Amino acid sequence: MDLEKKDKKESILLATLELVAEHGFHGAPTAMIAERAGVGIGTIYRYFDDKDMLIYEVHRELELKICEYILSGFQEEYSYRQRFVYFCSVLLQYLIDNPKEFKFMEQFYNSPYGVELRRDRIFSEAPECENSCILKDLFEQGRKHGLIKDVPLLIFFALVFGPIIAAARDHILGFITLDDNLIGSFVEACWDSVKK
Amino acid sequence: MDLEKKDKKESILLATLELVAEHGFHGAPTAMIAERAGVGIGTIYRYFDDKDMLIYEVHRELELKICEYILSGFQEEYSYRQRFVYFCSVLLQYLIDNPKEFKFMEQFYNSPYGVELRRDRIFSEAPECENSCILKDLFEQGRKHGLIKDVPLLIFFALVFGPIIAAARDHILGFITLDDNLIGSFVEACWDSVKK
DNA sequence: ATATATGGAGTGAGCGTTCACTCCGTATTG
DNA sequence: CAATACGGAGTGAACGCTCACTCCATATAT
Repeated sequence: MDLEKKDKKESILLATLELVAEHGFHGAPTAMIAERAGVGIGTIYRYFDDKDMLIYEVHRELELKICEYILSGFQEEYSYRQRFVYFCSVLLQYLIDNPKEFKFMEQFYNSPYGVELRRDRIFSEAPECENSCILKDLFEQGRKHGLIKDVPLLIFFALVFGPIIAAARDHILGFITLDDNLIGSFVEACWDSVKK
Repeated sequence: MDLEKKDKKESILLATLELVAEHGFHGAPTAMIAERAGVGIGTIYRYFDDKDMLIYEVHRELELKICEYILSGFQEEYSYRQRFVYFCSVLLQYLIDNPKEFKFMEQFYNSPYGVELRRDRIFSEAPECENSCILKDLFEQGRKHGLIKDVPLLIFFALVFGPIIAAARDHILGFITLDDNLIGSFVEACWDSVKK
């Protein structure tokens, strides 16, 4: 049935996410993915053309999920600063609450997969729904109203995503503990870096 | 002779740096390293126990080189703020001037090699000379004199290294062009994020 | 009965590493 | 001053292993 089909596909996607997060791309062979998903090796290739496509689909699903999660809590009545702080706090909290998803994303964006995806998006202006799109909106609004520094979009991204990803990584690796208090002052520091 | 010995070893280290930077760890097989270095495959194992040790030695050499470069320009009469800005600017400039070294370092720190090294250093207080040691000194001085925000060391690192690495990557990938002007305002933004 | 879905042994390419061998500069011998 | 023996750096074909992916016998659904 269609339902079972979906179950198998979902199992494979989940197994891939977990194994890549735990051991990296090269520590997640197809045989291991199949075993964790409870399917045969060949079954993977019924649902995905090859391993690359499988990786891309895991990424796409995660991106949608994170984007949806962040947008679900956005309050329109927030001030600009409040929306910025909300975005950073919620993203950081999501990442440390979902370490496997974070680790997969890290692997992805530090590989040719992620680099090519970014290149396409930057140079083709394709506004595919992704969490960076939310931040892009924040950037454009902030620039329009003169609330943030006069820097290019990607510098703004570097100032926001850079620290957030570094902090999330160190928390997940157990190098530091990010509690609500620390997240608060950390995000405040991020705001200081971009505000005019 | 001793000189020729060193030449071979240096050739292997350089070839490894370049190939890992260009194609990643798994795109730099020993056969390719040997070919680029102009030596036989077996010769690699005369100088290095295994591929892991080769990778570690490349990292160690780079770390020393960068550290030395940054320290060479440090002026003691600089104010605290000037020293912070100098550190960030020079580090960023070095990274974009040496894209292969940057890419190798990125690969290294995003792999189990780098994670284990960081873990050892964080939990053993081993003060091996590395560029993060310079920043650690800046952190301690800043905290002592109440010039920077009251955050833990690793949060300070995240606020400084995070944006710098993100910006360097985007420049090297050709997504953005960092000229002196932009580096100036970018580093200024980093300072805003850490200053009290 | 036919069509579709599944599983996993099999395949060949590519990997890190080894080891039997080749030089060739130096030491020893007559 | 030859002639000879030696040691160890240098080499790359070969090895054992793992990988992504294929293919077809079997199971399930219609």
